[in-house]
Amino acid sequence: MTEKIRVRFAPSPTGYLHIGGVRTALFNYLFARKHGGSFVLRIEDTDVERSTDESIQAILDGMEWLGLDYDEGPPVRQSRRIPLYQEHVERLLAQGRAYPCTCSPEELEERRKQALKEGRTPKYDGRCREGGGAVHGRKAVIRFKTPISGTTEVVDMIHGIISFDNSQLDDLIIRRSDGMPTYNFCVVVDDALMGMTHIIRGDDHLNNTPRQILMYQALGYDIPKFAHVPMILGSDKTRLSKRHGATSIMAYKEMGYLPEAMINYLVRLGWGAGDQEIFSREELIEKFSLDGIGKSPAVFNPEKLLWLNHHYIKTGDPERIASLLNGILVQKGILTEPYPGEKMGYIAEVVKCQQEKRKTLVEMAELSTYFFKRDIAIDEKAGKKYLTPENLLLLEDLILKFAALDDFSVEKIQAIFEKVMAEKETGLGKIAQPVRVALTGGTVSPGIFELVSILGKELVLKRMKKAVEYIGNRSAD
RNA sequence: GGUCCCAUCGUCUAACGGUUAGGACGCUGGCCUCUCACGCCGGUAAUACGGGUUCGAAUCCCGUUGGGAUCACCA
Repeated sequence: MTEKIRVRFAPSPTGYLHIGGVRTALFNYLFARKHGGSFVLRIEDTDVERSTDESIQAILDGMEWLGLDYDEGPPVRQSRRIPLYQEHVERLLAQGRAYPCTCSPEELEERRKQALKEGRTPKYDGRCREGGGAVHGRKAVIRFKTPISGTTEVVDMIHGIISFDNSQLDDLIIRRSDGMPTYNFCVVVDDALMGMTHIIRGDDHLNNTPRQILMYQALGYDIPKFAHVPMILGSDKTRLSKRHGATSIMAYKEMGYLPEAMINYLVRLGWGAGDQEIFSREELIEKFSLDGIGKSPAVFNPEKLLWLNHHYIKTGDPERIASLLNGILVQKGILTEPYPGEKMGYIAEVVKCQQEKRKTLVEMAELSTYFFKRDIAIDEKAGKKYLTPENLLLLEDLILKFAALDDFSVEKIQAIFEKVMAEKETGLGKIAQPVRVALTGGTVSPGIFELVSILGKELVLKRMKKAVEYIGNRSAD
């Protein structure tokens, strides 16, 4: 009880960091932070064929983006700890709890297919178990000797007690014929030696757990507490995969999502605390608890994620949103290079007048091009509807009034519009829209006063004169 | 197929033996309005099914059905 909590996130570097992994990492992180424990990152790269440095970097990048900081220096890499596993294999061999097996992969595969065909459970038949596997000239794998009778109980903090008949478990390979240890063995050795108190992981590992427990026991190590969290499913209720859209966490960064939205969304997928939907990082650390995690799998719902993202854009600090937008603007080719620090105030103004209406940073960037490009294209439909001869006088009038104005504050701009409204005895709707089209090329933009104010005198006059020419060209046709 | 897990609105969830079964996303009607939005007010919609236990069941037990996971010299 007084023991210091230690948890880990142990991804395998065989691809990008996906959403399910991130949620597992998040749960571990929150659990550790809440209890003042340690959260460690361990890279499970015992499969040298599939593990890549790029994947390790992707994991690190994802964790950093989301602010899931881990303790205890550089991540542990299993591939650097081979002698440790070897030593443990030797121990089991010496105790008679493991044995060499010389069945070839082809033979195994053949028997597996045969078993499946006959409707039997495709498990290893144990033919090398009692020393019969000493066929010379063949490289042996090492198998763990599972008890043939009895039951093994998994005490799970989410699912309760689950019991397995040992007879259902076969003798799994703990060391490959090339000498590399396998996952199910390394997790046990590492979790034990690294002093993990709680194993929080996806429930796709539930079926591995009894065999792991058996190995803890054989090795004489304490068994940690387990918490198997339900999977994340796609809209068709099958395991979330590429078929359901983006599953790489960094793809969401590129799509203009905020890390806090991602965190908030993911934590609510399978976990809840009353009716609360919005959680700050601090609240999460305070309120997170394993009890709040449900037992059933959850379907990933992009609409709700989008809603949360919108919420965080709406309520976020404009300066911060601006610096994130700066990167997206470049990513989308709207800016050729990021704005320097002294021009960030301008982006912040653009953000302020848009943050309540844009759901992603990408959307904000793409609908803000007229703030960043010098020249705009006028949408044909919008031009046809609003840049008409009837509006010519209006625009010319405004050009004169704007030209005479030096202070382009929102208040002064508003005053001018009101004056025009009074003179023409018309509503704002009649005059705002032509100006909007003149200034943005389209019919969608922030409030007209803010728009004019932010764009500034030079650009406003330039574009309005362009619009007047546009009207002239059209009517000349 | 064997084993294991799971089951409240379309989706995420609340209700841990007594509620008109609550909230959120989505969808939708209205209001607001200079465009698009935001916001506000309202609506839609669920305890998979069948047996028990109990004065009383979404909640506990059993079965059925349905879904998921897993059965590699992957992790």
